[in-house]
Amino acid sequence: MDVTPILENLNDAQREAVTAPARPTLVIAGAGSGKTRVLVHRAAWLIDVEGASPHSLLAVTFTNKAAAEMRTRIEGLLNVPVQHLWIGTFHGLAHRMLRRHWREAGLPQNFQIIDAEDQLRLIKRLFKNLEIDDSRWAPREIQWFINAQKDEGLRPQHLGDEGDPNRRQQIALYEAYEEVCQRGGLVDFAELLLRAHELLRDNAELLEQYRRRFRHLLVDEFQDTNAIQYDWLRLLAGSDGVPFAVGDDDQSIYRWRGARVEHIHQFQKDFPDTRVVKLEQNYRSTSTILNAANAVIANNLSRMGKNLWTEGAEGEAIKVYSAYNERDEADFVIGRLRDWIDQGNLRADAAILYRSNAQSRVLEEGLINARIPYRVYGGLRFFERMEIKDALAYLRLIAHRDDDSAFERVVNKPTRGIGARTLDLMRQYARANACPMWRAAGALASDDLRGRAANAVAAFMSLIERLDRETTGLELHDQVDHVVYQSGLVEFFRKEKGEKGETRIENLDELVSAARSFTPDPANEMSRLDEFLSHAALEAGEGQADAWEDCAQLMTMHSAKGLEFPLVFMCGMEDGLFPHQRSIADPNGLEEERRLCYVGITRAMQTLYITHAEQRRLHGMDSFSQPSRFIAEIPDQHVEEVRPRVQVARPMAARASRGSRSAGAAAMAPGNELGVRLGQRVRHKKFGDGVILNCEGQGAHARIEVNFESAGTKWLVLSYANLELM
DNA sequence: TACTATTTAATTTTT
DNA sequence: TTAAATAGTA
Repeated sequence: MDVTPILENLNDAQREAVTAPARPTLVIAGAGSGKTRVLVHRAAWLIDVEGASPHSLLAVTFTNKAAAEMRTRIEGLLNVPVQHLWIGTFHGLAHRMLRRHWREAGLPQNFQIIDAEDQLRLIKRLFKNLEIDDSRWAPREIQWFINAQKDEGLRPQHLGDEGDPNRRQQIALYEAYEEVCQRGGLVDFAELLLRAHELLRDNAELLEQYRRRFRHLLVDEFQDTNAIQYDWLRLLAGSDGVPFAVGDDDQSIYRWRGARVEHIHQFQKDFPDTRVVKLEQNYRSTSTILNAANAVIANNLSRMGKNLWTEGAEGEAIKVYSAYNERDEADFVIGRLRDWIDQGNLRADAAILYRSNAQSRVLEEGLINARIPYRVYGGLRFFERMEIKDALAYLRLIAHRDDDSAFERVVNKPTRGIGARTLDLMRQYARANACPMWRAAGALASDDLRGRAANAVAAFMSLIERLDRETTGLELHDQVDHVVYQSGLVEFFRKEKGEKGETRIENLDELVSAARSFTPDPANEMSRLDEFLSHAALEAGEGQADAWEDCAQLMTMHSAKGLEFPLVFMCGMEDGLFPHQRSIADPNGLEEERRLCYVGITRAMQTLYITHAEQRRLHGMDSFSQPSRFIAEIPDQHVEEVRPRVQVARPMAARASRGSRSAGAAAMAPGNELGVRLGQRVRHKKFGDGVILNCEGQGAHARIEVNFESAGTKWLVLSYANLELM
């Protein structure tokens, strides 16, 4: 066996990981150290060299994109067909198991997957049914609560109210929610994982069967696993399975979503003879960028410890720009982006990163003015669009009459005279008889309702029945086409004014095309329609279809994870924004923000700009802020302060505002002839005596932070404060 | 039922 | 500021 293609171009650490003996292995892979590479080559090694059957492999990722990439790359490396390899997302694989063993899992054969929006609607409906005061109980909070419990593997019966009436209510709602889902055959994302876990846990035979089959478990982004995902893996591994997990504790940025880095440590406890391999050589960034990232992340206490290095060049210094406000910041970024483009570089090689989505606005305005094409990541994806979800709801109802979620969505869309009153009656009936809405509608239409309402309900029901009849036996895309047009949806959106309706109809046609090009899995027993619906729920699709123009890339630092760009701008680097105000007080939260910063820095390959604004319009109010503490954590030698091109240099201003480093030193207050110094004692008419802690800004905008003996710490605008020097 | 006024809150997101 | 959600009105 010639192992060259599998091992060539791997460094020592990578090779060690790829060829590791068949026992539990944990690969700590720094940013840009080739982790996907290791995973893919490991799979190839196992199959080609160790002689493992492709059948015995299970590779799991978090995103569809990562799964697709892994599949393609493994296929590229191997000569064996890998079509039936179990490569997929946690949710995708869990779903696969549940479809196979729906009976054991206690689900109806044609259970439907609901996404986060469906889930929220369902909870809101629940609130109405149970007459919950939603001024005291936000549906979102309950949704959060339910998902958090499921992520931890907890069912309502596992939860105690601890004498807290609030909690009791939450648990009661969780329970009611579960009932509704079970009745309608609905499964949310967290439920997919939880059910799949329980399926294995409670079926010894099944578990044994899967354990025997999947000897090798390859796990990507291991630091992002939540409790239930980890437990599922552990179950599957048993005592003989060989888990091979790749992750980076420094890039764990989803704790708020249930991810637990601690699993990296837990792994070593659960699998005592684990071999740990660290990948520390980075192939992406200049040493300047890498050293900066290392220095920042070194401030975190809870780490496994890892130091990235590169053989690459030192590269240019990281440019830090202190903008006057967010407009100035955008202008600066766009100016430098313009230069980049004018030098013949690809726009798509430049990324503008920010902490929160709202920040994209100013940047977008600037880009539009400068006529630079751009693409914003995040936002609505194809299968999440209203019209698409409407169409899917019709299809769902056709496939599964009990699906209340779908029923409620389309029962009066297009409007057919089924108003809130009628709907309320139906809900009441459904609740009283613990039956699906569909049955309630049938019962009411024939008995209690009269006149218009009864007719309307009957018409809706016969429409669904008719669509079902007319589309049985049709090809999937004809089925979709028929439903889209005959349901009245197209007609309905045609009436919508403006271009909106037009776009929606185009999207509906796009849905038909998607159905046409949908390739079902031949081994799948589901109906084509059910399979398509599951696919739509699990893969929401791309944001923009026409993503191929050369565009500057705008995204949050979260969504930048896993990507790399020659030129990166990190914007809005201010305390309060990044680290975000909501995380700043909590040490764990702050460490996660720092990891996010680490992720951001390590996206850059050659050039990194960091910008912050002294003044920023936030929630309609102008607020002042200090540069992010993370900026000060970058060693001086890697940083170059950038000054505005036209403006006269301002002495010491930026330095003074660079955080802790300069805090002790005496510094000139910017633009102030009085020569205010840090540490200087001052007197204020109202606040009394105090000491200057910090200063920033210039001219009329110069501000200082004063710690008053009696009034506490305050930021004051120098030109208004009328301070008396002591 | 549809449009308009008012209120409220304001990270990060994949499945 | 602004977006979304709700309440109120025609």
